[in-house]
Amino acid sequence: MRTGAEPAGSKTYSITQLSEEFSVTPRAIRFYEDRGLLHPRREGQTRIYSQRDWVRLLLILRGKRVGFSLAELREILDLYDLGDQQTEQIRLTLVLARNKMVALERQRQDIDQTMAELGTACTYFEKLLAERGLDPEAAIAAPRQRRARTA
Amino acid sequence: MRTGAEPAGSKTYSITQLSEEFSVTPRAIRFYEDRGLLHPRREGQTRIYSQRDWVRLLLILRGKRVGFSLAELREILDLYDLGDQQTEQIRLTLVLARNKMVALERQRQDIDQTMAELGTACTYFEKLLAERGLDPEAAIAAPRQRRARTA
DNA sequence: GGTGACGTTGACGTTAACGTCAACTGGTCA
DNA sequence: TGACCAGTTGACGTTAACGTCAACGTCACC
Repeated sequence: MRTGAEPAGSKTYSITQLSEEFSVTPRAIRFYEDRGLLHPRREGQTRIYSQRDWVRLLLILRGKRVGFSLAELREILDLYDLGDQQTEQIRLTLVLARNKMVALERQRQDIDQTMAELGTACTYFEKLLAERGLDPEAAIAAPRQRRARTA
Repeated sequence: MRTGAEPAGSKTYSITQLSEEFSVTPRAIRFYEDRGLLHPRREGQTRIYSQRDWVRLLLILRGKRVGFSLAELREILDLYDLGDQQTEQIRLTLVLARNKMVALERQRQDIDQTMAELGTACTYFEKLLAERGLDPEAAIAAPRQRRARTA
C-alpha cells in the first residue's frame, strides 16, 4: 500500500504471467524496465504489473516489430505520460510524434514496394513451375518458428 | 576481362561512388560483400560494381529499412539469382517468398495501428495547445538527421 | 527442516552490423 | 623522388538487446 493510485481492485500480473502472455522472457521484461520503458510497482522485492504496464508492454512489442529501438520506444511511451506538462514540452512532444509518423509513412512505402517485388517474383516462380507441369500450390509453407518458447 | 558477361559498355561504379550515392560507408559495402550480398567484379585488387550490383544495393538498403537482417536479405536476393535451378529449389524459393510476404503484411498492420495511435495522440496534443490559445503549427519539425555523412 | 516454485540481483557472454585504425599497394602529378 | 590519393586487408572496438549462469531470498507445503 504505497501510493494507492491504482483503482485498488484493478487486475495485476506477475512477471511470468506477462512473459507467457506475450511470449517474451522475464529477462527481457526486466531489461525494458532497466531501460525506463516500464515502471512496475514493487511488493517487497517482487514486481507487480498493472493494466497500464500491460498496455505498455503491448506497445513496446508492437513498436519493436515496427522497427523502433528501445530508446525510441521510451520516447514514444513518454508521450502518453504527460500529465500537467509545460506548454513547451507539449509542443516538443507533438513534433516528436509527427516525426515518428513521417518515418512510419516512409517505411510503409518501403514495405509496399518490397511486397510488390516479391509478388512479381512469386508469379514468375509459379509460371516456371506451371511450365514444368507442376502445381505451385504443392509448395506448402512451413510455419516459420522464430524464438518461440519451448515450454 | 574475366567473364565478359556484362554488356561491355554498361556503366560501372567504384566503391566510393556507390557509398556516396547511397549514403553508406565503403566499410558497410564491403561488409555486405563479406556476407554474400554483393559479388562485385575485381580489377586487380579493386572492386568494380555493375548496374546489377547497384540494384542489389538498393534492395539491400530498402530491405534493411523494412527490418530484414542481412542474412534474410541474402536469401531474398538469392531469389533473383536462380538461373536453371532444379524444380525443388524453385518450389522452396516460392515458399520463402510467400513467407516473407506474410511477415511484411503483418508488419504493415503494425505500422497502421501505430500510426493511428500516434495520430490520435497528435490531435490530443493539438487540442491541448489550442485550449491554451496557441497555434499547434508553431511546432516546427526539425529534420531528424540520422547517420548522415558529415562529408 | 528440506525441497521446489517463483522471484531477485549482478556479472559475464553473444550476435549483428558495422566503426575505427593500422599497415600496405598502386597510380599520378609536381 | 616524394607526396598524395583511392583502394585494400586484417584486427580489434562498439552498441543494442537480450541470454545464461550463479548465488541468494521467501513462501507454501509435506
